[in-house]
Amino acid sequence: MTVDILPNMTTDDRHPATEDLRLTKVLAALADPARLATVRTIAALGDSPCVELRQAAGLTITQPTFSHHQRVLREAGIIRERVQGAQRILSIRREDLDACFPGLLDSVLSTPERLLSDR
Amino acid sequence: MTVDILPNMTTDDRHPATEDLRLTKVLAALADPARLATVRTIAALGDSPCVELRQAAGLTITQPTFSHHQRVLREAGIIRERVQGAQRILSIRREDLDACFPGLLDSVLSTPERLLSDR
DNA sequence: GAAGTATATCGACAGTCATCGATCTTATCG
DNA sequence: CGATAAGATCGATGACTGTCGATATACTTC
Repeated sequence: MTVDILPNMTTDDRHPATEDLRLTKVLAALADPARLATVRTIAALGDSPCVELRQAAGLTITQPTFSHHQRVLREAGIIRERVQGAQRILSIRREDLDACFPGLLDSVLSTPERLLSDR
Repeated sequence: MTVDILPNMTTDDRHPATEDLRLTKVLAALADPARLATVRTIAALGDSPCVELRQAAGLTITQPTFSHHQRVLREAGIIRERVQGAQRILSIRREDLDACFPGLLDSVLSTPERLLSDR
């Protein structure tokens, strides 16, 4: 008798399963300027390592702070991390987000930059 | 020489002008369960006074707390208040939101209830 | 294996936020 | 005018959050 083999790649104890995504958590994660900029930068550049993203997104925060934001985005189910050697490649969980909240990601990504700032 | 006459109804010092809406502020306002429920209830019932909304949304918060959330939603540009006798009628600024962030409101309103809770 | 690079974790701290009870304001209705 | 009803405002409080420096972990390269 064998144990379950999960077909869901994203359930690795660090990433929430698709069915566990929650709107309020996703919105809260996207509501921070640094995190929003990070997500939009991944969308613009494609999957990238943290080090590159932090710079490309024009963030003036330190590495531990970026690491914190990365964690919030991951735990909300917005980004996925995959290990590649010594670095983590971040990507957007686009299919999962589109499946749960159709139109939300597109809306957030297509908002012009001048409507972002504040706070 | 005359002074400017603003054609923008929403600029009454309590409601931000359409061009002053900001994505992070809107997302932050929607990220709270009580506020999200309020907005969705307005969408479901149509424009309604606070007293009715607080109950219809199934909120267990006190009146001052509701008043606080109402203020956050108003200052983010999500709802409009109009005075009618002794009460305030709340409505969603749908056209303004759709103009600034196409698809965002629809996405948030059409998310099934089971994907809301948490936190 | 030593040095360097990428990221995570920890503990502290300051600022923000949701919440409440008490009170004030304003309008309606006898 | 007095009573009631709808909201707003104030001040306090506890919880959460963004930020950092210091340190730990893990991989790579020499």
